[in-house]
Amino acid sequence: MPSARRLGSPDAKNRSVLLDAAEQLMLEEGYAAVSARRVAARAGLKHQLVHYYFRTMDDLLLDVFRRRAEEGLERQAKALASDQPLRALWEYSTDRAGTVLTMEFAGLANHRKAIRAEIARYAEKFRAAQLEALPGILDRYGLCSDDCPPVVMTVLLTGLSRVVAMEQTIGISTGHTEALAWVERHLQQLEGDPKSRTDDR
Amino acid sequence: MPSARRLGSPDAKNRSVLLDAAEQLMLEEGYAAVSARRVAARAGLKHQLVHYYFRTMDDLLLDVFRRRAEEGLERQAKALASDQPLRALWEYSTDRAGTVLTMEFAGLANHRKAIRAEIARYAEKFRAAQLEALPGILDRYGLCSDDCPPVVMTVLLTGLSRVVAMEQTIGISTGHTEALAWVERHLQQLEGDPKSRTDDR
DNA sequence: GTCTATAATCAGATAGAC
DNA sequence: GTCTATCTGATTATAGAC
Repeated sequence: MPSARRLGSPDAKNRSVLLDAAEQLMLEEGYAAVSARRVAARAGLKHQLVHYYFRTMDDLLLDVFRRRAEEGLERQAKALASDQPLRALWEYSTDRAGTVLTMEFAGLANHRKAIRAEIARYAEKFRAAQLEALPGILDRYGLCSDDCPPVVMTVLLTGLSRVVAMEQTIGISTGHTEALAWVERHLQQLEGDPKSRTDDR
Repeated sequence: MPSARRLGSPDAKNRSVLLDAAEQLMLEEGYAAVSARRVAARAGLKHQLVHYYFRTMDDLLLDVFRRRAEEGLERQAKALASDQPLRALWEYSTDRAGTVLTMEFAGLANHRKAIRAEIARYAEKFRAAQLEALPGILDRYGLCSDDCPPVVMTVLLTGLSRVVAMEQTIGISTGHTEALAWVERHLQQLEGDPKSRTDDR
């Protein structure tokens, strides 16, 4: 077992520079473009440093994912705890960059087992957090919702935000404005007009 | 311009054998696994034949996509013309292999312009066909649907089927049975129990 | 921490014989 | 149509000098 090899410390500056470069590359050109050489080039570093900080490329990809996911969990929690929770959750869910990255990782998961498990783990975390908060919120709005329980709503709106984000990046547009307006109508009805700009990123 | 090179005829047997192999590979291991060598190996042929029948790998990928898309358009048209059109459309939309391939191509489209345009073109075709048929169908069922117009329904259900298919392949399951049951409840209410097995593929 | 150098694979694509 | 052979370039990863 060759794990005696050296590894850079987790809080080194260049480490996060490489993570940034990998994430950006993934966003713009897809996971297939994330090679050690291209990541390093974008970060202005030598490609060997990638292997110094991350033993394998899978390790790098996993760290990019985890960093995003942890930040996302916090953002989602803050949204759910805000005074317009549904609107805030929707705004978070429709974040373009976040959704595109999620889809890219989902594609990656199709053929890399190590990554698949981690993605599934976090995805369930996201959904569980939503399901813990939603019933209380909907109750407060007087939605007993026998027809469409919270868990269905969650899956439905996840799908909607994903498909719109995905289609936007490809160049498909039919029905998007109508679908977004439909959501907005319901948000408006439940929580009124948007009160604050929650773009604190 | 070196386009003087030879190319195999479009209806040769080995050509479709290669298309089959590429599609299968894409389904099982993702588009990144579709290399000339791996496709050929799976087809029991030499990798040079890939370049004989398809000048470039993009050409191969595009042909895989077009073949699937054309078949899909026919299947969707047949579904929309059946006596339980909504149920048939839903069954078609939730076809696991079809959805996974669609997502794989969508990922591919993120970083290959030539493929992106073709995918967008076909996606709009699919949606347009749905939008031509849906209003009549919903009218017949007495759904004036001021709240949720057909185009919104289309986008919403596309998103739902995609997210469920994607999450199933990764191993996420929370909310799936509930969401599918929710759709089934509405289908049941509008079109009653499933009449025929429409699995003629 | 960062470098040079290198090993071992795999990729796409073409030329030309048969 | 299918083959052998080959060119060219990219990839991951490691060893070891500085």
